[in-house]
Order: sequence, then C-alpha cells, then structure tokens
Amino acid sequence: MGENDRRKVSNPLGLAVLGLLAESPAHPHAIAAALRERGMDRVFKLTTGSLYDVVRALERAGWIEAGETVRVGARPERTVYRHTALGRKEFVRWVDELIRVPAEEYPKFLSAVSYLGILGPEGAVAALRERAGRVRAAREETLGLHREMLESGEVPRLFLVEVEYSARMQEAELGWIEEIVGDIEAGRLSWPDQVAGTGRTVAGDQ
Amino acid sequence: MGENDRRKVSNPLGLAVLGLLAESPAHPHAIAAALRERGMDRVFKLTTGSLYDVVRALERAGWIEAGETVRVGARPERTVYRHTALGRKEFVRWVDELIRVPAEEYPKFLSAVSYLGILGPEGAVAALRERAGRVRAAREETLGLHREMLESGEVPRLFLVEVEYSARMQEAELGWIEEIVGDIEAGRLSWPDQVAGTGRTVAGDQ
DNA sequence: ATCCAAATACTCGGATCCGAGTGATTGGAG
DNA sequence: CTCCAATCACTCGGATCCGAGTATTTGGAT
Repeated sequence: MGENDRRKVSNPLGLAVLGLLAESPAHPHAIAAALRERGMDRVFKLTTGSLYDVVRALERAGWIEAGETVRVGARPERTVYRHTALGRKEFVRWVDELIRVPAEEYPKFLSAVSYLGILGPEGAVAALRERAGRVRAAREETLGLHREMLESGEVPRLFLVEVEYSARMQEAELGWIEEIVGDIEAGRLSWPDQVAGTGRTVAGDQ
Repeated sequence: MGENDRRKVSNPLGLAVLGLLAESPAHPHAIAAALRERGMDRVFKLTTGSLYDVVRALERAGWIEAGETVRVGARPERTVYRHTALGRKEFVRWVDELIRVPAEEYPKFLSAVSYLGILGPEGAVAALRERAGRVRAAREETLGLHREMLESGEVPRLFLVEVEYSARMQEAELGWIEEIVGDIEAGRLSWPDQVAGTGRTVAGDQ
C-alpha cells in the first residue's frame, strides 16, 4: 500500500503479533486476548479477521511458525505459533524503520479541516468546540491510565512512552483548535464569500 | 471500516471528489489532475484505482451523477460527473462529522514507539534522531509552501488551515522526540534488562 | 439437574484498495 | 513528414481487510 511497501507483511498488527510471540508461543485467539488485556488495541487496529490473515502472512514470510495443534476438550483445535530467529530479527528491523522514516499518513481530521470553510464561521466554531471537548475527554482518560499504570509500579515508564506520545499529540491538537477558534471569533481568519454552503450562499456583492 | 462506518462512502478521497465537483463538473482523470495540482494529494491518498472506485461509489449513493460521456478526438470517452443536491448536503454533513467526532486512528509511528525498548538505549536514540531530521525537513517544506501560498496573495488563509495544522503536529512530534531523546541520554528513562534485542541481551546479573 | 450467558476458536465471503497494465493520441524534435 | 515521449483515460485482478456468522464448551445462577 504505502510506497515503502515491498515489505512482506504490511499490517502493523503483525508487529504486535511478533511482539507477543517473542515472549512466548500462543495461538491466535490467545494473542488477541493478551493484546486486548494490555490495551494494545488502542495502538493497533485489532479485528479477528485481520488477525488470522496476518498470522498466515507472517507464517508465509517465515517470521513465525506453527507448532503443534492442540485440542483441549472437543473445542476447535488451536494452532500454536512461535516466532523464528528470522522473525525476531525482522521485528527489530521493522520497528527501527518505522521510527527512522516517517510514513505518510492521511488522518481523517486533516481532510476535514481542508474543507473547514464550508461550515461557515459559526458552524466551524461549533464543530471544533465539540471536537475539543471529546479530545479533552480522551486525553483525560489517556493520562489517567498512564498515571495509574505508573503508580502501580508494575509497568516501567519505558513501556508507556507511546501513551506519553499520544497525550502529547492530543494536547497539540487541542492547542491548535483553541487557537483557530480564537482566530475565527476575533475575525482574524476572514471568510471569503462564495464559500460556506448549506445552500444559502453568503450573498456577496455584484 | 471504522465503527462509525455505516456511511455510504467511507474513503476520504470521496470528500475530495465531492469538493471538486462542487466547483464544476469533471471527469475522473481531470479530478485527479486538479487535486494533484492543488497539492491535495498530501491530504488524501490518491491512486487511480481508488479514484474510479470512489467515483462509482459516490454515484451509487446518489451524491454525484454522470452527465454526458464526451469524446474528444477518438480517445476513450470521458464520463463527466457533476454533484447532486444530495451530494452537496452530504458533503457538509461529512465534513461536520469528521470534525466533531475524532476517529480512532492508528499511526504507524505509534505502533513502533510501543516497542521502542527493543532497540536498546543507543539504538532508540539513533533511530529517533534520524526521524527528527526527516520530520524537520518535511516541516520546513510544509512551512515554505505555506508562506509562499500566503504571500502570493492568491490563496486566502482559510484554505491553508490544514497546512498550519500539519505543521503544528509535526512540531509537537519533534518536541516529544527531543524530550524523550534527552531523557534517554540523561538516564532519566531506565531500560529494564530482558528488553533490547538483536540477540545480545544486555547481560544483567544472576 | 438444567439452562443461559459468556468465553473459546475460528471461517467465510463481500467490500475495498490499489498498482500495474492497456491502448490511443497529441506535440514537438529532427 | 516521421517517430517517440508524454499525456490521456481508464480497466483489471490480486491482495487485503474485516465484520458477521458458526459451533462448541465452560461456569454459574436457579
């Protein structure tokens, strides 16, 4: 997909799987459960369908391998996977590359902001205010979780850096929103006519 | 895909198409050309394949409609699309919603940061430094474009807010990276043993 | 002892995405 | 006048994604 995608497995979920299998072998369902328990599903989009696809892809690539397929009781058998030496190496490579070279991403908010004009000054302010509220709430939650984890003493800070990053980005967004709302309300961001829809064009001159 | 995706057309590229057709009718190829010219391909992931799919989806949804299919010379005929009344209404709705309610997104960097530990202190610092360099360059470019556009007097600031937002987020990321690098180098972010791979485990005691 | 909700473990097929191809046409160099 | 590169305009099929469904089993309340 991205242009840097001659990589064998592209779905980031693969990274999570690799990360987990590096600790100990597991079968897909157990992987999903563990990831959810650790709140990794805030970082990776985790759906059952994709999980099984990704696991298969990792196996094809030789980064993990199937061990025995165990059957407990008469439930569907579970195929237990473990990471390979290659898998562990590629895991590190992958993380390294994702950090070194920024991927172009296309956040939905960015696309919407590109058309902010169409909401008109009041509409824009209203929508931005609502978003700000929601982002603030989300940030509160993020921060709460972070403090809780840290204070429990169970989780070293190193394993929480991604939470710190998230919070930071949320704060930046919040800051920007507040600023732009301020600009709009103070009339520092002029609204060309023609724009701003809902039918009633702002009726300029000529 | 996201859970708020009972929406008829989900690909944000549809927003761009709607935005363009709101100005004047056009055929897909022209739409692509126009979007690229305006640098919208930094905001929307634009590929020919998806474009034609999205246009078809928008038509199915009744947000745009095909007009005449014109043939200039003997080239493949071009199907010219124009927006419908419904389309214009939905466009506004869509922008409004994208702004009001933050979509959960899964930036690749975030997933990588979750496993920063595995690079070891020096590896992490090196990778983060390289990223910082690249992000700084990208930000420089973003900012340059912004100034250029503004000073040309052709484009009102309202149409550049998304560039300002982008730059802001890049700065936030940069800030966070610098801070974390500082923390690592000052030893303020301790590295539990066991972590940090490449085979040579940091050889603790016992 | 019985029943239902939750957990276990996955499969399947539709929807979407997207890059690589296809083939015609125009512009301009020589 | 001829030829090639660039542009025009799109199609196609493989890869991926993902939610809804399937089927079993355990645990606990009644």
